[in-house]
Amino acid sequence: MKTSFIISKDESLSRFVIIILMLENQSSEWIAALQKHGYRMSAALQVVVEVVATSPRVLSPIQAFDLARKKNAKIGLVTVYRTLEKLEELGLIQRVHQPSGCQGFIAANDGHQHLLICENCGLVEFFSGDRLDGLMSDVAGETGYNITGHWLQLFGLCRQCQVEIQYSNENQGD
Amino acid sequence: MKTSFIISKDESLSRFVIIILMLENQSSEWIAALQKHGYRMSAALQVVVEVVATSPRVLSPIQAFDLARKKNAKIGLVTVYRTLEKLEELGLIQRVHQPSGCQGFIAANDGHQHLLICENCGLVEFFSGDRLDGLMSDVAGETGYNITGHWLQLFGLCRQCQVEIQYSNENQGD
DNA sequence: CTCCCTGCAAACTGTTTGCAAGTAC
DNA sequence: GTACTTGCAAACAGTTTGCAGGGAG
Repeated sequence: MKTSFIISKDESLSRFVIIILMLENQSSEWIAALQKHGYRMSAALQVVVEVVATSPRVLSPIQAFDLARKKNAKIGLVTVYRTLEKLEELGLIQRVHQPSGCQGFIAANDGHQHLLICENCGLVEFFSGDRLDGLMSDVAGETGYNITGHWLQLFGLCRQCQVEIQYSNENQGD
Repeated sequence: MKTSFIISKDESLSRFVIIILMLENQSSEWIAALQKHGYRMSAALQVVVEVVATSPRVLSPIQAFDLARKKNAKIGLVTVYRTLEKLEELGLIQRVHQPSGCQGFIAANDGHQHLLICENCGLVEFFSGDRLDGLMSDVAGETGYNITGHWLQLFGLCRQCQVEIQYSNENQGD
């Protein structure tokens, strides 16, 4: 991992290095967790884990497969499915439900967090502090339900997609 | 529709009659809406609409098919799919996403409403007043996203399923 | 050296499409 | 009578399973 030797005084570059290290770290943690649970380590598994662990965007199995193929041409789609299954079993990834479909996965964040998803590119931000307790107890009282969980997700456009869409509208006059 | 002639002074019975009328009414409204949009009326369509319009529970296509078959043995699964497509197009039903799968549909309620779903039987209650505006503008400010929509769903056990599950636990000592 | 993991092929499930016959308008 | 709708069968897409060979431990 040569990136860990890069030393820079340029602020933007050092921030970049920190991000790289963080993502590499997440991959190794996942690999360690898989080994701890008795799974053997292979090149295929490693590549898929790296792709999924470092993606800031929601990935469908087929998207993960395509990205993994760019790094290692011999990977099969079945291996991607089996790896996603293992990662989900260990709680390292979570399935993402969207109006456009429910095949996506994203690295799971610790604690009870909600998702903000870019409808255009799938970029995900996590947030917490939903302040729903009052609402939930009101609804429980009114309906008699025993409420055991909730889903909260926000949808929108990330900064970059706002710019890109505005630009393409200006240039195509649509 | 003979139920519309029932007159009762028993409070619980008259409440029951009102419910029946409301559900029948919803079916006719849907049929009227479909005709207004140029769709022809057939026995098959009518049965599927009735099943979906009157169900207080989330129905998957295959569940709707089974219920429709009980009323009319000649219905095909393809017709159920095509009818659901029409109803969704007109905004009369909405797709329901659950941890257990995303094939379900429920009659759509007017206005911006959220769902409370029984994880055991699929019974749905609607509620509104999510008080999320503050959270959404906070998150928008922190992330730079242009937030355009949100999903909020609560999961739990309805009154009846709580009783049933408690009963079965007591009797099976699990 | 053992047994798990991979990749291929095939099976499977849920959904959509093509088409001939039936039916609403 | 015209043209939309239906139900069957087949096609399709996404996912899972069976199995023989290769590789991790």
